[in-house]
Amino acid sequence: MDLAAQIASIPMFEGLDASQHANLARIALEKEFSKGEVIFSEGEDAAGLYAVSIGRVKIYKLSREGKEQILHLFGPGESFGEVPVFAGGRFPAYAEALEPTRVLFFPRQAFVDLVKRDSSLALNMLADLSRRLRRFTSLIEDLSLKEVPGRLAAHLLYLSSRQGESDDLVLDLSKTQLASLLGTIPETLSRILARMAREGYIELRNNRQIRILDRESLELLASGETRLS
Amino acid sequence: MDLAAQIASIPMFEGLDASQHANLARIALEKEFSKGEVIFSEGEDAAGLYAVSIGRVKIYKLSREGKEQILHLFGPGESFGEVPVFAGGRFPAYAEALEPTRVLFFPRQAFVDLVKRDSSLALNMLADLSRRLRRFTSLIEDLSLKEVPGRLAAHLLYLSSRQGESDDLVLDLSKTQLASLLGTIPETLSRILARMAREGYIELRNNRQIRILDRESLELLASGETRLS
DNA sequence: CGTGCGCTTGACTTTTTTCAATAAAGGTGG
DNA sequence: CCACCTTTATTGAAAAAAGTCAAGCGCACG
Repeated sequence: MDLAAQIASIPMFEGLDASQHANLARIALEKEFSKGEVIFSEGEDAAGLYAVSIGRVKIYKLSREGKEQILHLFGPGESFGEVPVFAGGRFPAYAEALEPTRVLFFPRQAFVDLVKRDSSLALNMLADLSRRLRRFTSLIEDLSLKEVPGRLAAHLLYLSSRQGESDDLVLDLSKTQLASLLGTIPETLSRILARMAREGYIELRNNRQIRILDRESLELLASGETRLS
Repeated sequence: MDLAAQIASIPMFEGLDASQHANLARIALEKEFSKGEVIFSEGEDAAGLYAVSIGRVKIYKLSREGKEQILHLFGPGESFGEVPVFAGGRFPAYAEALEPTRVLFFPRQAFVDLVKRDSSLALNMLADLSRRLRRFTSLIEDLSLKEVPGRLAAHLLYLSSRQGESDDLVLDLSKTQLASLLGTIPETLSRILARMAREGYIELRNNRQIRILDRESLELLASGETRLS
């Protein structure tokens, strides 16, 4: 697939005409990262924004002691690194490839110029950032208002909804990474999965596969109406 | 102050010309809320966005048991309720007046039309949402990577920076509200303030006034390099 | 085939919350 | 301006949740 075609397939760039796709293609650079490679670091000067072509990228924060909080996971068609492009300054977090990944890079000034000239692109970006704010709102809610079993239950149900409402889930992250996404540590996650299994809510099939046995109870947990004995 | 002048003084609308301010003034409605009054509720259909003229507004989430997490505090010149305007759907949180408050309300469709026609307004909005994402990033970081003493220390230093780097701080929130902002409960906040005072980091002058005695130690706490004995 | 990393589990500590009682503050109407 | 009453703040004791440390297992990958 050539650059312009790749660009046309990115949701953020929907509704632009071919010449604008061509303009974007002219300023875009392709970059490749291998698994575990850092794409940018917190505090780094932001030269532009990124869109995933192939692979997956995690955006995360690190505490001084090395504990990690995942903020986002982005896959093909999703963009990241917009914040400093529009707000100025530096990257507020780290970005790292979770697997071999190819991204498109759009230099800041050229991109801003394009947004200036194209109001539908601007509205796409506004919608994009708004959706991201909404997801952050719900992450903040989860972190401060729910305890880990509730967050985990919500995540399992989310996975199920993304996998066709199936009761057989496949984790797309290691348990360590999942713990980081849920704002906890692997030991705690492990214990809570074991408790959920003991209570008959789920069945641990193997490292990466979980079967939902009692969806209602998970929903009650996720909404905070119940707690895990 | 008339509507157009009020609108011209809102940072989000900087860089627009007088005719655009007039357009905005034409679609804007003034609304008043008394202290404690709810401006909108989570899940409500979003009819437009708001900007504070006078007063203060808190944006917050509620857990099922009634625990509150404050997401934002907005004062004069600041806007809120943008997310559903651009992302569609409903308000993701509650908004409530902290004091007698006057706001401007901009109906959704009319506002979007204006953004479409004016790329500098669009860029202002993009910068605004980006800054908000950055603040959320740091709230998430705090909630999941720091414990309460660190969050409190960071907040005290933030207050100090907002009050001219003075060591004499005036809380602009009740302790209950401050606890909600920090993602904890009043009892815990009270205990940690008492501990900080016992350790000589601060002096509790009265309900709303705190003096910083040991700024360095607070900075170490806030950055997670130290913990409170 | 071995080494390492990720996962699990146990025992323990720390942090935070819960519940309850009291004290202080703030606002209101007399 | 004061007395009253409601709301807010503090403190203690106990419980719960999560994190730390350490050991052991297993699977995966080189």
